[in-house]
Amino acid sequence: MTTPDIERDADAVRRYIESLGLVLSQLGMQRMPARVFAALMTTDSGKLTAAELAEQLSVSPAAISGAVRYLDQVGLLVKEREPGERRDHYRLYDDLWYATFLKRDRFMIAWRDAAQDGIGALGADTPAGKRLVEMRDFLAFLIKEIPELFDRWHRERGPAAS
Amino acid sequence: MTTPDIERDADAVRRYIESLGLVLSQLGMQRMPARVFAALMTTDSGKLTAAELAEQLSVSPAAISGAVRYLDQVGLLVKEREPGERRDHYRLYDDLWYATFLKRDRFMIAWRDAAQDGIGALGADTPAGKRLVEMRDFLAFLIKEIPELFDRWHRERGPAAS
DNA sequence: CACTTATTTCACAAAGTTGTGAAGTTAAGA
DNA sequence: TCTTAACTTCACAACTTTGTGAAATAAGTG
Repeated sequence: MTTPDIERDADAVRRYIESLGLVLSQLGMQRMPARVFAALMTTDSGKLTAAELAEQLSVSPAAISGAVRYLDQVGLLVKEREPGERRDHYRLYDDLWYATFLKRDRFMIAWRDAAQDGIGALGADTPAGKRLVEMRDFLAFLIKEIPELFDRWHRERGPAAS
Repeated sequence: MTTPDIERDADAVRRYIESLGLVLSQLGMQRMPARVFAALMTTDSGKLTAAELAEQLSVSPAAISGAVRYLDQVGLLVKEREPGERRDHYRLYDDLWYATFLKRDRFMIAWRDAAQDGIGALGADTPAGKRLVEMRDFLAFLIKEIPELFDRWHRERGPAAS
């Protein structure tokens, strides 16, 4: 068992997990990963086992297996096992937000490359081609700016944080 | 009929529309809106009628109707009709990227508010609460920075653009 | 005002997702 | 090596989403 959470209204927390999960799934994250993420966010220790997640979310272990695999791939979560333990603990990345951005980055690169392909197919001198050039340039701009944005966040947040 | 596109390899263009549509749907846009968006992007005039879209994408007018309603709500497209015309023309917004960002903004505000709710439910002084405070602050930071990022884009892109 | 053409809405069918139970696999402990 | 507990995989069922055809609505024209 993990360290218990500080005393709290269990029912209110459960409702909150669902509402956060809902918002995240509206943002494009799949439902189950969103709920797992929400459950981990609201746990004091920041880590839970598959069994704990399954119980808290009232789903089968199979569903947890799929969700954590996704969150792991996307880089939002790590799988940990203490030596001599049989169960994995799933933990949110400490520097959560960096991971989120790395993921966005991958998508944007795919999008920019798709724009580039279109310029090849249509010719940069046609009206449609020019529109694609603008799309590509904007995406390239974002890909360049996002790391700087992240630096600014770390600076602005200052020494107060971990 | 709309002004015809500059001579091009029709088949290559059609394949490209599908590939761009695929990338966008992987980015979270629904399939049909993604394909309509791609078709408009690759058209010289930047506008098409519902019938033209239906033909080019090989789908029924009903599907177009749903897709353009979505794109309109999201602010990616305008519906236009010339005086004395019977058919609508759907046109991409000139300042496409601004629209995209406005939409993201809405989602981020929802996310930040969800974080705020969680702080209320868990208490800002618990470990879980602190994690939510960080999430809220980061989102607030983004919501503040994004308009500035957009200004920077317009400046950097300079006088070369429309 | 009637006719014609374009668009939207609706109920339904097809397709795709998502979660389940059960079987299979891996690894710890004796 | 054998036993047992945890995790993963797979086929399937429930559910959602998405696009279709047909009917209804709206708009232009004679």
